[in-house]
Amino acid sequence: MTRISGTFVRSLRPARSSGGSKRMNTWQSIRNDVLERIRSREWEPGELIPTEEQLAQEMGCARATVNRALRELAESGIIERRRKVGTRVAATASRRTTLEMPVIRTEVEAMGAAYAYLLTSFGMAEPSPEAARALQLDSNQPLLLVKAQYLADDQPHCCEAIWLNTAVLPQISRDDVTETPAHEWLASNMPLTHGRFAILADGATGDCAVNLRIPEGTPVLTIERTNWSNTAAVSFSRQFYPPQHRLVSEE
Amino acid sequence: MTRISGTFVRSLRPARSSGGSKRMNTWQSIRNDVLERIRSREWEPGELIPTEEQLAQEMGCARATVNRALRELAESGIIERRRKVGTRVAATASRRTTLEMPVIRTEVEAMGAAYAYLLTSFGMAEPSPEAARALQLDSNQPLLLVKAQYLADDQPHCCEAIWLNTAVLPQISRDDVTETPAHEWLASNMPLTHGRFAILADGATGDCAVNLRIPEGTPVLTIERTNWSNTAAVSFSRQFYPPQHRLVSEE
DNA sequence: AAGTGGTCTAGACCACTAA
DNA sequence: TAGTGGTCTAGACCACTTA
Repeated sequence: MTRISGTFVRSLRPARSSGGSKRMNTWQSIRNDVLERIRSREWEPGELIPTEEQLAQEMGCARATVNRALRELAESGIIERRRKVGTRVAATASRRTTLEMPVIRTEVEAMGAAYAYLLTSFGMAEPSPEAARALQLDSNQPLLLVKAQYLADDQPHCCEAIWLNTAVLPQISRDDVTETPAHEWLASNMPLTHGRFAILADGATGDCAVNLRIPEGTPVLTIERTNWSNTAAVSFSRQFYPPQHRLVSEE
Repeated sequence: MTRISGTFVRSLRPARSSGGSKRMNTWQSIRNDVLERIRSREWEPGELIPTEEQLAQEMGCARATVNRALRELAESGIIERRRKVGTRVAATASRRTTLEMPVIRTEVEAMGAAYAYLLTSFGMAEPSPEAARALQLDSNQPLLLVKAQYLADDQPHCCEAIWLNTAVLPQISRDDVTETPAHEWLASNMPLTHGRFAILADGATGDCAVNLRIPEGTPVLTIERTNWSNTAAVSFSRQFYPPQHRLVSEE
């Protein structure tokens, strides 16, 4: 490295206008290069690929840039990385995708419809077996059960049931969930550290069928959500959407 | 900065064993710090937070570290970033979660069940309206329609229909999809650049009900997938899962 | 003990965009 | 045109894991 009057002259980024054949080394280009080598089976599933150091040298860029590219691929589940061992092409073509879980108010308003939230039930109740299992609590310890529905232009858009573990929560009153969903109250009153989603198809039953104004047994898209605050189970909820509702992800 | 015998002595990482009160500045700790300030409403939804430069100075770390922390938060949808403008707390509490979309073989074998793939139909057909719309093609241009089902211990686990745009695909024969799913053939024969998932609940109909051995109208979890290779529409598929099947994501 | 990925730093330039 | 995020670099140290 050459030093001039107290500062560095580092190897400059390749000039774009110099008409040369130097190629850009963005992390995206490196990611694409790696992806193409995987697709073409130059590197096969389960196989170790070169180390970051080797790739950086080969591609003429910094190791950090290779790291950035490979990190993205690892987050997509395309490669698997372990210290000391190296980086492998994932053995199975499993893929991850990111799903938008919107707040229902936003979702409804994005449709250009009038949003309304309606509390339909509030009180202590023994948890359902699913709720107890999800929260890892005894099924005879009563929890706060809040039921509500969401309307879009007065048509049922979604209904939900949420069990709240009052043992670990600040005082919550009916007023707190009369105007705004329990999830919003939770988000600003508990530091939620992690959670779990499950998505399934189920037939509408009981309150769900009534609130959504659909016959019993109609397919409903069901989203279960469990929230934790460190080691404390905080809440378990089920939201039900009538047919035609889609969860969408681009990638 | 002090220079000694041709090299730098930079400000060293805080020593852990020096008994001092210096705290570590990992990107995770900065992310958590920012998260806590958002949760506590120190920074409210819609509000601009300090610039990377300011945060780096305040927290005593490099801007790149702040950038890494904020990038993660932006990817989760918690904050929104725009050049020249700055970083805002997301106005809506919308959340993103990453979903595992496993290859079915892996999924079945993880259950400890015997996996089997069965081709049930192969031939040119006019696309359904949904398929034509998803692929942005004329509905009178015939596409290759491949139907298949997956078994776990000889019980139906999932069935699928996939439309392939032969106009942009290499030659594909029945043999290519007799033993292995069309998706696997696609993955190694086309450079897929982007795609789209939709998840919904629907009632089983026709072939789907027959193949899954369930009554018509039974709720089935439906996963639609559209694949693109640059600007070319490549495939549209629908996979159907019987009730009780769950898509799960941890976060 | 040694190899590999994970991360931090200081500095630089670039890209986008509101004013 | 100026301000902010996006990225690249060279170097360093750390963390985890296998040998």
